[in-house]
Amino acid sequence: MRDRTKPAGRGGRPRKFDQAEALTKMRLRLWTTGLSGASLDGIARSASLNRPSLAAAFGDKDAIYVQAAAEFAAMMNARMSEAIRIADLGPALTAAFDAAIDIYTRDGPHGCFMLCTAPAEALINPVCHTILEQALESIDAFFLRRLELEQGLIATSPADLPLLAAQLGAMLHSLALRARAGWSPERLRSLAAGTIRSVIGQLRPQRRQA
Amino acid sequence: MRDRTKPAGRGGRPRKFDQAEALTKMRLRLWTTGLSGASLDGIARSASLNRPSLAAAFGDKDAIYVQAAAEFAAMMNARMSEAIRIADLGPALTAAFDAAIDIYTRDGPHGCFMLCTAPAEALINPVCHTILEQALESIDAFFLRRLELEQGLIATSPADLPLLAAQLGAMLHSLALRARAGWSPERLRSLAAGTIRSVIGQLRPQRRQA
DNA sequence: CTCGTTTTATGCGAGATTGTACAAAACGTA
DNA sequence: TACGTTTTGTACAATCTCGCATAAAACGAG
Repeated sequence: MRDRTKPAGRGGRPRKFDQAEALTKMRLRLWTTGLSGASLDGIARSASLNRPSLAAAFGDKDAIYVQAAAEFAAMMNARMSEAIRIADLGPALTAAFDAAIDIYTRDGPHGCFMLCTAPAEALINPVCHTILEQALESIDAFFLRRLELEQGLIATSPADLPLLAAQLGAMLHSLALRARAGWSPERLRSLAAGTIRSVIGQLRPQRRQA
Repeated sequence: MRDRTKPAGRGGRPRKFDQAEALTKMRLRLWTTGLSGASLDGIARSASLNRPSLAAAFGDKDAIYVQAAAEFAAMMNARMSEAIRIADLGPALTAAFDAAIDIYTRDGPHGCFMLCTAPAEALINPVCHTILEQALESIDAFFLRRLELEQGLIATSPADLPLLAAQLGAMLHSLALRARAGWSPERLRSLAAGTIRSVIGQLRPQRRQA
């Protein structure tokens, strides 16, 4: 699945387009229309290149989709990882959700690329299935890593941390869908804040099963 | 957008198919493939009728999708409403989630019809946008109605109930996506149980913002 | 300047998709 | 039995989709 181009060749006509820039434009297109909702013609037009060039540089539609998803995931991961570095857990989670919400709503009500476009075809397209699976897994892992940094400061059994991480992940999933439906950043932030308070509350000693 | 058929006519050749039965088969198809992933040919074949009959009885693809979504929503609402009637909040919520998880996983890892197929095209297809919007709204409203029955038994400010309902809704959204990725019912149930415990915990008096 | 290499751009052809027209079939009514 | 009505099934045309073939363009190397 590597690039079908041969950049090592000695001579050859130079590219007219920037590979990364073209991918970014195609990502926006696929993000908006979904995989089946986009045609190769439309994808090519959105990146201002013709189909043969598109196929030579990026492969078929599935391959383009995979690369677009990977770019989105990397961007998402970079911004959320940066945000969650804050020492205090509450502000860290808030910053992470803020980053996600910003991506989900900044240039249109797009929601999450993976969570909003992959599920529709996950049952019939292995590529979509894999992308969905990895998105879910990496989100849970992201929050779990951060919660584990609180070990020693908290009174919660470590065994419960994956459940708490999954709760944060669930809220992120929900924000992705609600953003896609057009919810405002403010509304999304208030939802996130509720879950953050709830999770932090559960990190403190309290009687369960009253 | 009503039926294109004219059942009031006096005579006429009788239908060879059952309308409701055909719609159920088409719903399963659209549930599996998504809207753009299905062709009218495939939809017609899945219901064992030809395209002209399909068009006459149900309209175009968008119209079929709307009717399939409505059928799914009605089925979903019936089962969850039945489950949540239990007097105790905890068991009621558990039963409601169990019902959803059963639908999401029973005959294949389908997840939620609306939450998994509508988002992909919500930005380019008003029909999908509306269906997504209504699904999100009705889920939140469903949980909120149940929480409001607890008024008087609880020590939480009524103003917080919509936030708690949205947390339950968020977990349902997440279950829909995770089921689509192939998660087992057992795993999904344990996630739901965590959120239920959390929400019930927040309904009891406790110091917030320690 | 010539040759080999790589990209560009146009365009063709096979297949899929969708709406609809048409005739035949199956019913109720007179 | 004749007629109007509605559904059925085939078929056709217009469009979309996609892979690929082909020629021209742009570059480096010798």
